[in-house]
Order: sequence, then structure tokens, then C-alpha cells
Amino acid sequence: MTEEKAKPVNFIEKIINEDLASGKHSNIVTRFPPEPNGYLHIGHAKSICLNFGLAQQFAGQCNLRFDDTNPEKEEDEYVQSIQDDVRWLGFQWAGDIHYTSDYFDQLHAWAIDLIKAGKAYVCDLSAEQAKEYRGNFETPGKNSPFRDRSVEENLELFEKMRAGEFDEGACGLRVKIDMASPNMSMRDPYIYRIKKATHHQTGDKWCIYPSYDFAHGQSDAIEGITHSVCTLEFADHRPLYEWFIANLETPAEPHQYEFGRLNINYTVTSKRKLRALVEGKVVNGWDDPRMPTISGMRRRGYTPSAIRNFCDSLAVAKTDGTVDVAQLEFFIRDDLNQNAPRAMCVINPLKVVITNMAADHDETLTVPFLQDREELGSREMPFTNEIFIDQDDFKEEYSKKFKKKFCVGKRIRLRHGYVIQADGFEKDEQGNITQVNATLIENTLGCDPEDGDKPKGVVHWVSCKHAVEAELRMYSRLFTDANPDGGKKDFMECLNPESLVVKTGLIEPALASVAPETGFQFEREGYYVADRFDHSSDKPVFNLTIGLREDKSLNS
RNA sequence: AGGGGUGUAGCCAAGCGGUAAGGCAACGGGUUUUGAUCCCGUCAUGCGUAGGUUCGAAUCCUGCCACCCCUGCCA
Repeated sequence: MTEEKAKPVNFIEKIINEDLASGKHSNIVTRFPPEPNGYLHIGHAKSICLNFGLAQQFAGQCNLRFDDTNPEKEEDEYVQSIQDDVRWLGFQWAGDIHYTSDYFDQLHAWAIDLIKAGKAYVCDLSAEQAKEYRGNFETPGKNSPFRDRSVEENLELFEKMRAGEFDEGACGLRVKIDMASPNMSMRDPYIYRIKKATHHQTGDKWCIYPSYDFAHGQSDAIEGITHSVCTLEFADHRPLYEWFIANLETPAEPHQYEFGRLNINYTVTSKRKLRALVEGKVVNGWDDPRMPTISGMRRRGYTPSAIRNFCDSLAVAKTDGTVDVAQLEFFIRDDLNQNAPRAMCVINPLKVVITNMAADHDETLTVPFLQDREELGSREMPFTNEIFIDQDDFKEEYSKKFKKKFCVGKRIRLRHGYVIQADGFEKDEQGNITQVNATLIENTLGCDPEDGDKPKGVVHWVSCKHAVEAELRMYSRLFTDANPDGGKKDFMECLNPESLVVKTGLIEPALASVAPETGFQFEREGYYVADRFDHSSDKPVFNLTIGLREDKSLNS
């Protein structure tokens, strides 16, 4: 037995191991806390795989919590899509779905505790004034003139805020920490602000909402989260997170750990930019197959296991690097290669007439969907005297480079079928080859020609009479620049004009009736998937998931 | 400028004082009824940089450099 090298233990696993060994925790609880203000993308997939994966690995649990503290940006559409995406990826959260808004009453009570303890105050500074008072990196801030209001006054004002007696922005509740802190997030951060907006969960019950900082750690505490994992940009907030846990009577003391978010070249993963692509109609919605959203990748034909394998291949560390999209593509191909049924589709048809076969010959070949995977079954392929092969597979003149191609005097194997030999071809006035005439070599189904003249190449084909037209949506990368997210240029200016090319392909008849979202490898062409929404047997539509790897030595 | 974080190959990384794992990419070669897959091989005298400690340093110490994040009543 060759032992597989153990996967390195990442720093979060190390911490968990220590916490388990020391008895600090007897079981671990993580959470995936998206804000329902957009669709999940590949970066979230990494976080989902990490948080749910940690729970599985340590036999703990992972909660799904919607971090919904800002009613102006959040919508039900997103809470639905996020649930669908998490489940589709193959994960199930523990128990019911949680919402930060479930804890608004408790959070409100804690805010009052802070006021009573003299640790929070209602500040009437305008947003602009607050910014001035905050100072900047080299200048300490100044205390707000409202910082020393009495507990009674603060209680009364906060209650008025809650009751809707003030306009938005008129005031806010701040926590009294340190206006001179070098950490800007500790300069008396706001913990409650007025927003007279209807909340997707709590409706019009509240007109004041807790800030992310005031809600997150306490929500973790309420849910008994042991390891609260977030991305690097929150590292500066950790002291604040800890301040609330230390200054409030919380049921537990969760800890926050930060890891580097996933970046991939040739794509963008900021909600703002993804939204711009959707709203600018650059793509057809959040689930356009060119989008790095989970629903987009799904529609593209990426599989949950391929995405999970990719995420598991990524390091959980504190470096913020950019992963080459080729690494993602590797895992897509790897999964599809092992599991996708094979089928045939001719994209640029060239008719081949087999002259030694009767015009009414109609043979049915039973072909397995995937060699060595009998459970995937087989389909029937009609074989007749007129078939289509791809134009690129026939060459007028033989050359070393085309040793595997079809040309006059040479033989070729029809995949899963017979060997044929080209005798001649016809051209139109423009010089395009319009037809190849060939003869079938007898007794070559499943075996080599008896005369020992083995064909060098194999081609995919489809019976002219039986082929079905299918719309092929051929997708490729959305951006031509490796770093569309980079500062210099506008990401909208590096769009790939050929990210979607629509063609018509001729598929074997068995493919027309396939269910939406069924993925195939169209042999020698690439991986395709029946479109989740537009495919039907009346009008087959297949999306290009990803091409096959190409032998680069042939491109010279 | 203050604070937080990070620098190991083209990319992602392991390594935690004993002489540079692994994956992707790339490049050779073999097999093949998919020019796919699969198999085999090559790919850092070097760990941001300059010093220091040590028998021995990517690992410890000091200085310097580069990059990312932070001045929302966003998350």
C-alpha cells in the first residue's frame, strides 16, 4: 500500500485540535454567515466548504445564519437562493436556519445594558461631523461632545430612537471605547443606527438596527459558535468583537479567526461588480454560466463535487493570493472525466457517404455511456450509409501533423463503430469540401481490420438521417485581462466579446430527451450540460462546461 | 504617517533549528477505439532583502524593502 501523504493541517484545524485536547471545547460549532444581499459566488464556496467541512471533520455542527442587520440591502430572493446554493453544494446546516434578526430583542437589551453601565451613549453628531471627530491614521480622534450624557438621558434618547422619534442619521448609539485608539474600529464605533426601512424578516417592528460589529460576536455567543471563521479584512475588528464579549453577559465566549479570501484570475468576485454585470446586462442574470456565482457555475455544468474538491485543494492561510483559474478548471475536468457519460455531437458537419452500404441500411449500435461504468447504462446509436463527421477531421492532403486525421486513401475509425476508408471527395465552387466518399471495411465493429491496416485515428460521428439539431452555447472566460479586479482599468473594459458564441450542433438522437442539467462529454469536443432552464426535447440546448485539454504540440 | 496582516518556483502552498512536501501550469516520453484520460520523467544550491546567533537557519534575533486591509450610522 502506498500511503497517501496526509493533507497538511491548517492553522484553524490546529487551533481546534488544541481546543479539543485541552478540554476548552468538547464539540465544535461553526457557522456560515452570509448577508442576503446578493448571490453566493466561488469565494463563498470556499467559506462554505471550510465551515461545513470543519464541522464534519470534527463531528460538530455548522449553522446557516443570515446576517441581516441592514434591511436596506437585503431581500428574500437572496435568502432563498443562498439556501439553494448551500444545499446544492452538498451541505446541510444544523437545525433551523438562523437569522441575526432573531436576536434583535436580545441585542437591544444588551445595548441598554451597555448604556446602564455607562459604556454607550447616544451621539447627535452628523455623519460628517462624526467623521471629523474620528480623526485619521496619524491624528487621534476627539471625544464626541455627547459622550458624557447621563445614563438616564441616554436611556431616554435610545428609547426615542427605538420609538421612531428621530429621523435617520439624526443620532446613533455609540460605544465608549477610545477615540485615540490606533485601531480605527475602536474609536467609539456606532452600534445602533436608525433605518426606517421594512426588514425582510421583522417587517416594521424596528426602525433601529444593530451594526455588524455589535451583532456578529453576540450572535455567535447565542448560538454557541466555538470557532467563528471570517476573512482577513475583519482582523481589525477582532478587538471589538472581544470587547463586546467581555463587556456583556453573553452565554458563551466565542473566538474569531481570520483566513485569506479566495481570489481567482480572469474573474471578479465582489458583489458590487457582479451586480454591475447583471444590471448592465453584460450577462443574462446572476446565474449566467459565465458568472462565478454558485448558480452560474451550476448552470455552466460544474458539479458540486468538482467545486468541493477545488475548495479543498486551497490553502486555509493568512496570505491573500490569487489562484490560477486553471486550478479550478483542473478539478472540473477531473470530476467530469471520471463521471460524465460520453456522447457524440458534430459541430461543423461534413457529410460522408459510405458507398458500399445500402441506402436503406439502418443498423443500431448499442453504445455504453461510459466505459467501465456499466451503471451509467448505454444508448442506441443509429448507423446508416450517410453520416456526418467534423470538417476538421478530414484533410485534403495527408501530413505527419494530421496522422490521426481522415484523408483519401487512409482509414479512420468511427468511434464505437466501424472502420471506413476515404476514396474521394467533392468540392463546391468556393473550394470547400462538401462531401467525402468512403467505403466501409467489413468486420471492423469492435475489432481491427483483418488485413492489418489499422486506422491511426478515431472520429466522432452521427447518422445524417437521425441527427438532431441542438443549440450549443459555447462559453469562455468573461474577461480578457488576468486581473479585471485590479485598480488600473475599469473591469467593464476588459470584457471578452466572445465569452458566448452560439452554434448549432448535430447530436445523436438519444441526447434530445435527456433531462436538464445532465452533463456529458461530447467526445473529442468538450464537456456540455443540458441547460437547466432552456433545454427540452423539442429544442435541445447544451452549454459548454469546459473544453477538453488540448495537445499543445499540435497548435504550432 | 498610526494600526492590523502577509512575503517559499509562473500560480496555490507544506515546512516551526538537521540540510526545500504536494497540487496546478509548463516541458519531454510511453499507452490509447476520445490527439482526452492514464502512466513515467524534468521543473527552487534556493525560501522578499541585508546582517547577526549557531556545528548547522526558510525556521531564532536585528535592520530594511514590497504588497494587502483599516479613517461607513456597509458587511
